[in-house]
Amino acid sequence: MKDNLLALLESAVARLQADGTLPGDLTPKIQVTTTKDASHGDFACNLAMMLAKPAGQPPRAVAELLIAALPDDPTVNKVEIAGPGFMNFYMAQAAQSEIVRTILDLGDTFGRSQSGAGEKVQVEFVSANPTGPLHVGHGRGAAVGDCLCRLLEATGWQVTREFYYNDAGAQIDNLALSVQARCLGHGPDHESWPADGYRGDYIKDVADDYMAGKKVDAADHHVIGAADPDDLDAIRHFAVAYLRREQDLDLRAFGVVFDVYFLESGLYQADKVDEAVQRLVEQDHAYEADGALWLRTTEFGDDKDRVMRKKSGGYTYFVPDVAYHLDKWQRGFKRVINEQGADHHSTITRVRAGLQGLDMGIPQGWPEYVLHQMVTVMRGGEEVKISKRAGSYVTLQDLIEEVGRDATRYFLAARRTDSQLTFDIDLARSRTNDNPVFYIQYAHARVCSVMRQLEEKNLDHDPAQGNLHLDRLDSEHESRLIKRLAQYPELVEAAARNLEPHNLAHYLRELANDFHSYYNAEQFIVEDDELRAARVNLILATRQVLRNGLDLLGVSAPESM
RNA sequence: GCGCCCGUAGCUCAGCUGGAUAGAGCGCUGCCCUCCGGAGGCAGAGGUCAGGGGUUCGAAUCCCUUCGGGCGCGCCA
Repeated sequence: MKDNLLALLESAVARLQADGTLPGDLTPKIQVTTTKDASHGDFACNLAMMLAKPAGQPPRAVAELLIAALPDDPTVNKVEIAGPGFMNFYMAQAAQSEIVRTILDLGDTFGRSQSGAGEKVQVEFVSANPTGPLHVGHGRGAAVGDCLCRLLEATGWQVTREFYYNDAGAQIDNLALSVQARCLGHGPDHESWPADGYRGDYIKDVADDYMAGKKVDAADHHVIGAADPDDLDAIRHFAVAYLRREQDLDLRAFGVVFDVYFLESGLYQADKVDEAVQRLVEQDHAYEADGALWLRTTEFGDDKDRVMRKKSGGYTYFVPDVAYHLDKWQRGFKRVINEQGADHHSTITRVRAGLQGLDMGIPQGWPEYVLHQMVTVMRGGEEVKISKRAGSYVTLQDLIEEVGRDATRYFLAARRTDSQLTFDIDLARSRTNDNPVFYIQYAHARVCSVMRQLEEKNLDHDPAQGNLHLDRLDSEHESRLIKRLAQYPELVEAAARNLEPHNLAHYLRELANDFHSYYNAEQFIVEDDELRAARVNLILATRQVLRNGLDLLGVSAPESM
């Protein structure tokens, strides 16, 4: 509907330009918005106000000219000029009927588009190091990242989900030492405990399995415990595999699956890090000072230069990151999105600077970043900080066990990523309309329940017959609901384009609200066969959109609750 | 001190990239089941959009500034 109006307005502008009423060199960005208030019609356009100045006429006069130049269209009932110069469009009943018909027709594909044109995009998210269980912050990353992927897929992109982790650095050495200490029966308070050792109880679980010679099957690791407390190398391999497996189990329970696991050690094995550094030196973006090798990141907007190779010889953390992103580029991803916690935002400048310094034609703003702010968890009005297992933070597993996958995913994805998130466990667990997840799922289950009622009453529903009588859907609740359904495709499009999954969550709440209102106001199973068929088609269309939207969030759509 | 993010109803948050009288949910007050699931619906009260400037037909939205809060500012990762 909206697209059609845009086309009509474009041709009106063209017509006025042709006869000289409007300057010919204008290419106005025409905006059509759905109205908040039914007294403003179905759609509103502010074009006349934008053209007032170049046209040299008051907005309302321009609006009159535009309306006169508008081609006839059967879906438009009337156009009014209102307020300072808005053009309000009232749509014909036929346009509304068409929406219901289209939704039922397209089913699962309603709301999907091809705007990504099958282009490749890689989304890297979670990327936790295998040194412990995933915590709430990773959970937010997983929920947001996966929802982004689903949105991109729904809009025609070919998505690769990637998980990057460090399996060889100082943190991993520390992990191995911690497990070793546990193998020897030492706890965190023992005098020989490593200085910055991982103190959580899970380290003991790793040690026990290692000593028992158990087998670990992770997505990209298969290891048997060597049971030798002196073999630090074997301990390291086992611990990494063990914790990767734990993370995979958490992610699977969360409904998130990755296509690629990328190991930092692979970069070193293939000399990718040295090659990248070499290239930066050759391109004259690096220099030696104080016994270290520096990258001139100030050339690319950083406030000071950064060390690449330390005096002691090793690379600083962002150097392999540059090599890693070069590898992504070389794999042919013209578009890469990194979803990360905002606490790492300072790396963005460095990684991009490194990539620019390579001078290999990588665009300045590449890769894109989506950063999420911190999560705090509340229970009983108090902040929850400790998990027994992990020691120092609330784990994703804790949340999934306590409130379930659906609520966890919804709550973690339902907020703008750039504001801090308070996860209220009591709210997420509640089964009333305080809780948007259950409210939305309940709307879906309610439609299913009506369908069951129809069957019990031996009233066969024929969608084709319903489609013939959609013009009977003329109540206020019905047109409101239909208008909401019509917004879904552009909402998905915008959420994907702006990388803002939370919009989807809010939309679904509003859709459910419209449905529940309708449910209370009108009876669907009525005597009148034609009216009944039409109304059932409308609630089936509603169910379809609820289902499609929940699927993009990775939340289930239960038939009964 | 510098950089990034945030500040909207008592609370938790939206606000479609500058539009009409700033919206939801919770909480509060009062209503609605001879009816498809009351796990629901309707109505009311509640606002200096943190404060102050600016940009223009028009600002919660863009710019400047002040004040609050979070996160970063290492030859740690």
